[in-house]
Amino acid sequence: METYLNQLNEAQKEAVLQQDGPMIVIAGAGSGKTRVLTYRIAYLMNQGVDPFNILSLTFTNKAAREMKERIAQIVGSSEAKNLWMGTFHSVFAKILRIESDRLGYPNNFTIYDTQDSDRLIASIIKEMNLDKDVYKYKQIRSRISSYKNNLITVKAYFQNPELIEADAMARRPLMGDIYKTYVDRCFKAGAMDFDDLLLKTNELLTRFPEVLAKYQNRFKYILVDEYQDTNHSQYLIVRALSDKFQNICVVGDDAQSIYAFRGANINNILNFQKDYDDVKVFRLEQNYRSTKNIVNAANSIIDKNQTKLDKIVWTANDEGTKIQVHRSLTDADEGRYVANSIFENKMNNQLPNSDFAILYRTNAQSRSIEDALRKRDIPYRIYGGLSFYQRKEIKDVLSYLRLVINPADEEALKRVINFPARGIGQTTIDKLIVAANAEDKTMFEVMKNIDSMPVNVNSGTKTKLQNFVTLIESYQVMNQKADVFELAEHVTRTSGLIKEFNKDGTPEGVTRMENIEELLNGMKDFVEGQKEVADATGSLAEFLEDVALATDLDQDKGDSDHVALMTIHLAKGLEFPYVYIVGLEEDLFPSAMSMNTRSELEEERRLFYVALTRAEKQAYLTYALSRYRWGKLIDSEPSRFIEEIDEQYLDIVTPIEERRINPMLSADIFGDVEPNKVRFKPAKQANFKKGKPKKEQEKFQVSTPKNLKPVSESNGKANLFDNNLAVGNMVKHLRFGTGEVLKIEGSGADTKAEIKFQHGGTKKLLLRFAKLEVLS
DNA sequence: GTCACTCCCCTTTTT
DNA sequence: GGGGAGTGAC
Repeated sequence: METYLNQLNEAQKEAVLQQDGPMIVIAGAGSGKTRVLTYRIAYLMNQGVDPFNILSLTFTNKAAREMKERIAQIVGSSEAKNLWMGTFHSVFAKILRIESDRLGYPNNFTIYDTQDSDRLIASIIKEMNLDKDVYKYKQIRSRISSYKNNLITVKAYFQNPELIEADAMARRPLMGDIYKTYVDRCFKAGAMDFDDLLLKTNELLTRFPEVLAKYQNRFKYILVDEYQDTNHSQYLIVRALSDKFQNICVVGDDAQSIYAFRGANINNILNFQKDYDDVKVFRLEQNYRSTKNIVNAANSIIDKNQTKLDKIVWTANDEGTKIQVHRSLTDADEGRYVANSIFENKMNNQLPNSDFAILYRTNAQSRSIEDALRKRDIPYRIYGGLSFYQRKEIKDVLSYLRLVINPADEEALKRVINFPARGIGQTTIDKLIVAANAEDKTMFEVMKNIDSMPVNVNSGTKTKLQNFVTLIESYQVMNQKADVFELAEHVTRTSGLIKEFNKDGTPEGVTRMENIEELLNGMKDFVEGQKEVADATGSLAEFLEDVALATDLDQDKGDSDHVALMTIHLAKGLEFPYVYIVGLEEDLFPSAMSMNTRSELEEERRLFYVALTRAEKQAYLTYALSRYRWGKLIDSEPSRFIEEIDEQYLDIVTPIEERRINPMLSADIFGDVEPNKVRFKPAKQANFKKGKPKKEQEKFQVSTPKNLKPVSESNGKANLFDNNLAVGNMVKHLRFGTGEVLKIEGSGADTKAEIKFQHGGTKKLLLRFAKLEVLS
């Protein structure tokens, strides 16, 4: 232990050695907070604290696993085994299974993922005959989610006139009824959604003092990582559990709070010192990860935020190279630049692919990057996006297995009752739902007792329903003695899934089969691996829970050398020698949907801070002047975040070859500049959008050619789509030159024009973004 | 009841 | 440009 302590700096050591009482560790990016957490837990155990009494909540299961391994190296694996470590969701799912009967849930409850919730809500909206354009299921789901995260139960909702009023004002007066139906249906299906795992834990701890006491006594020491990203529901759980011993250690960085959109409350960390008495505060301010250039550049950005704790991040590392800023014409060019740059870096410095990460704001941006990497033969892996377990064929297999564990699971049932097709159509399913609601039974129970149920179906359909029931029941029997792998293998064969995916021989079918094979392999690993875990049973129920709460990052076995592609959100906590942050454009990053308030914009800025501080050696910022979005080409402007970085840390580059391949890019567009380097003039003032139209505050706007009047208007609202652009008009575009309008479609902000350019081919442009001048 | 075609929405981020 | 839901013909 001594040797380990000697590896720490003073601030880190103090945080590790502070054993009892409430404490907060404010840890700057790259300041070794994982190391502090790890050693702190090892130190506690070394001081005689039973690992059974330590609860450590992390942000991903992968982080928990890695930390556990490191602790095991210090104190031995038999000890580390007994630690309670994991995400909020996975730890409390386990506790809820133990205590489920108190809440009226079966212990084999299903965990609904977002898609399950969406489908159920859409189904409810349809059953209620509501207008789906007013009641959009995604909006309803996120509304329900925020109720739950703020502990507003259905009952609390109906007692809160303000909420009811707010929903009525939003033209959704039946919001409360949908909420109630949704909750009832989940309960009947023996299902909890992600938010329920926290909400029900709160309910459990509030309603049953003896349960609270049990877990308070159990978790004598509680550690919470990434505390800045906890929501209200999580906050209350931590408060309740730590109330008796007050041995609570939270670690976080307010500058890296990026999950407000899903209910995270930055005030949890900002107010921690008010929540407990005698809070010890530790600040980890020395960054061990990045160069001086990167640390200072990141500091210069986060300085622009008003809401923050006092903290000065510094580093003793080398100066390093400046951050490269690169402009491209299109998203495809951007991809090529990134791929070329990675290729060159690899060649010049003999680096593995895993030294590189490409980070973006939205998942949709990965495509153009992928294309370029593929052409360059650079191996890559995309994290996030549609995760493995969300793929159709995987969810199909899992749905059969979910039914084995919990036949009440309505969403799983609806998914596979007629897939592969067995002649049970929508009409029949609708009848079953009606009967199930009327008789207060589950759909499965209705099917099972179809003869005594008020369901008007013909005898042929009846037989089909009974056959399906028998099929699932035969799987349940098999589950008594077979392991997860054996059962799943049997299910894929006998359900007809394999036949279904094999029948057409299309490439998609082949991919699906491969995915199913991969799933089966994963199950085999699971069966083998479970023997090493302390509280594991290796059961199907446990497998399904792991799967439901797994993140894409958890999937990574680290067995191949590849460039990592992921959203910035997913990159939190990770580090890479070389980091490319792409798509730094207004409306994309910061996102157009997050620029309405200061706090939204500050969160985007923190997101940018997180992105930049992932880099150890070198960071690259790229943006494109136009990009395909929604299948349409739109013009874009450089992100304000580029200019917010202190200029001394930047190296703004425009490669000469870009201008060669593109005759449209003549000098008069970019102004008179040196052939190889263009220095932008940073705008004088920071610009918040104070209701001003976008076009008025162009910052990096390239110098406008004298003969081309930009479309920006001064009357405060005009954009081109307000003008009378007609088919047949000749127009001039800043880069594509002169062209003829062939077609106009859409309306308002969505108006698009199809234009045949004399040199650039035919393009569809969103008028909202395109800078067009009408010539005739 | 099934299949093929059309239309619409989508893109902010995730446990 | 793509996926999912809805619609209409068989």
